[in-house]
Amino acid sequence: MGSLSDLIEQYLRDLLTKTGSIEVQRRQLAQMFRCAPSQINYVLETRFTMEHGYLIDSRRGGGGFIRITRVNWVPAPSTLEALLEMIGEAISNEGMSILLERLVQESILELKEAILLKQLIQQELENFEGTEEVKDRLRASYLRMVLIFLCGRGG
Amino acid sequence: MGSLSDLIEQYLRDLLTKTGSIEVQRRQLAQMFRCAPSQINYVLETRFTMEHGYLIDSRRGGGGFIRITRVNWVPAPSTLEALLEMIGEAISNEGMSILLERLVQESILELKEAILLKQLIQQELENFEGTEEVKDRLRASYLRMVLIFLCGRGG
DNA sequence: CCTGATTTGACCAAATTTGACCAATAAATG
DNA sequence: CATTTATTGGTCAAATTTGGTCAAATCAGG
Repeated sequence: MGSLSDLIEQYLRDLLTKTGSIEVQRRQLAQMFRCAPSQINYVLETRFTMEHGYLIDSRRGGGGFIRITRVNWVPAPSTLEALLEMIGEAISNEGMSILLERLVQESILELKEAILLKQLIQQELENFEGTEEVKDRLRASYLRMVLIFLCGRGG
Repeated sequence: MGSLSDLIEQYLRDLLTKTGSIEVQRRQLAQMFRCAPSQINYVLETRFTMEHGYLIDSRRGGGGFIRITRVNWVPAPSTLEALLEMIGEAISNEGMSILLERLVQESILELKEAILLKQLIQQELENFEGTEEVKDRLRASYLRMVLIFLCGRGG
């Protein structure tokens, strides 16, 4: 976790775990971390998207703010349906990375497992000929298969 | 023995014995050993592959890093190789059943897990259009992916 | 000398950081 | 109420900072 963006991400994440929804000021945050205000936007765009499970909402002018809301995500064993929904019919490689990261944060997977899984799926897909669209569907299929299996065996 | 690559390998190995997972910077490492950055990649590609029991994972840009994670394969690597051999490039549905039964007998899988796995793979394959030959290769791919994953996560 | 392993370097790709310019909203002013 | 000014946040592209790839050059053992 070396970059400034990582630090800002961590700061926001900490606030969010306590409250579920926060309002921050871009200017103030930028001052606090001694960076350009637009870097705050960069952090939000790369780490707090809908795929990551967050909603962004803001207002300009005096008393302006940026609100980050954690979208409902229940990490219970009964998340099988939520999991399937997140995977969907097809998923990009980046989408898979984000999903796996999220599962790590929710303690559903260990980091080591997520890395291994990602690598194995990428490896299998590399050996497959086909359009990106087909690969995206295959990727979703692999994820469904292995994640449901892990849920089904209770671990 | 005694090449620079061997030295770098030893350095990384030492770090890994302590922690099981490390993050290094390619640039810094290259400076430390006074070599071209790409030599770091060479060391990783020739000495820290998955077969060697390591996972490589990296990020570019500011604060970038290379992460090396150690994997403890639960059946010995030799057993794993045999497993891959049994799966092969392609495998029929019957072949899969036989293989899974065998893994149960060898206590690598529990019966419950084998049944679930079989069902899930069959289910995913049903949703795919293609020749039997393609399905056989896909089946092998699913099996490879999930079985290696299970071996790598430690049980 | 040949062959495979190693070393080096030129060129590529991705993630981050910064800054100039734009847009919206609130507060102050006439 | 209308206009102006101050205060925020938004966008986008260039500069910077990493790591990746690939092939030529070099080295070491047979």
